[in-house]
Amino acid sequence: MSGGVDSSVVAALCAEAGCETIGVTLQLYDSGEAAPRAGACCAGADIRDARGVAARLGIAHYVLDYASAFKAAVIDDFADSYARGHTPVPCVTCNRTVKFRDLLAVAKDLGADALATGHYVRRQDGAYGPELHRGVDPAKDQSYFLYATSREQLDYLRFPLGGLSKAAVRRQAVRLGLAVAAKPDSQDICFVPNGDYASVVRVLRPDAALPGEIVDLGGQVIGTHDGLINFTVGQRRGIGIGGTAEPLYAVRLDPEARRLTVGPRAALAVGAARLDDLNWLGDGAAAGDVTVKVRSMAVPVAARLDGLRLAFAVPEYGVAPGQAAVFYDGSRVLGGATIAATEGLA
RNA sequence: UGGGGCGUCGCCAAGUGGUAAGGCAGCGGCUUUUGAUGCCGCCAUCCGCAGGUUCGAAUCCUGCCGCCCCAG
Repeated sequence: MSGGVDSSVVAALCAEAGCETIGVTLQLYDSGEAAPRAGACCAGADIRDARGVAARLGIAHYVLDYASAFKAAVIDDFADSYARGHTPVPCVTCNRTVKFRDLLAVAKDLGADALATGHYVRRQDGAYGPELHRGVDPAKDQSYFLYATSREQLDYLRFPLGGLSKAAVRRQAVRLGLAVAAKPDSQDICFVPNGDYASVVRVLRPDAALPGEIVDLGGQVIGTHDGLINFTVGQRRGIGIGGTAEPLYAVRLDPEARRLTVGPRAALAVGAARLDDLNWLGDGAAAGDVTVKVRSMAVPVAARLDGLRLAFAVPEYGVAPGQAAVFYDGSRVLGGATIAATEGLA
């Protein structure tokens, strides 16, 4: 229970259904003196909110200190990824480690039959075991962040909100009399209280925040940047170089040389991606035609998976190493992987 | 210090008498459990400076300043 609307509704629905419900809240970082802000979670005031909801429901509630585990599993990885010139997806890391490994273990220790979360995804029983599907509310679907869930984990998980829209969840919250019914949606990276993620990376990996040169596709120096951590492949804003007919986009990040290569949108075209840490949830072998999302909000596009190589049917733009490539067959999640590198057009 | 050209928002650049296009950059916002993309909005009372002509000029005239090119 994060203290937000979604997990609160999940707890309430479980209790209402007559299940013996135990609320668990993970304190993921120490809010310290940081001012509370809308859209945050997992610390301070949100923990109080979670406690309040549990009390209202009359269910048991545990707050577990996972700050050091979260730091080791998520925040350090986040900073390291940036230091390598990649663009991490911390929510994927968090789900795969702290939530679906550690929290899930806690649930089993408590003797629970299942772990229910407020994620907007669906778990369906298929011919070969549980399948992971997108949430029905396309605006809230969180399958992109959960592709790394294993079949074993899926077997134990329940996602009561996957079939609901956000609006419906809020109506449930009102019906159930939850004080958090009108809390704003969380967004941004939860462990970056003021929205300035670069400051977090800067502390952990100072080298990534060092200034460097900006070069064009021909290698000519055309400007300077204030740290590679401020950029991701495909990014347009923030480069600060004007006077060109076409906008410039970040094309490549080279952490060793602290160099940022920029070019017109056409230079972003990528024919294929090389993958790492592939998780497959499909029925057969991890290969074949899929649709794939290369960015959380991206539209799924056609591609062919062949081992750890993903070839796009049509050139894809703004593919950033470190982001996830998530494979779909309709609403079903077939799996996903981390983008390790990209291949330009031949 | 002869000749020619130019000087319009941070950058590029329209506009040659009728009261400052557009692009890039920037800023703000929408969207978003990753600060990508995208989309929307804002962004020169003023056109190197000073005078003059005119009902009216960035656009015409004069002078000055600055830069560029060709000749020295």
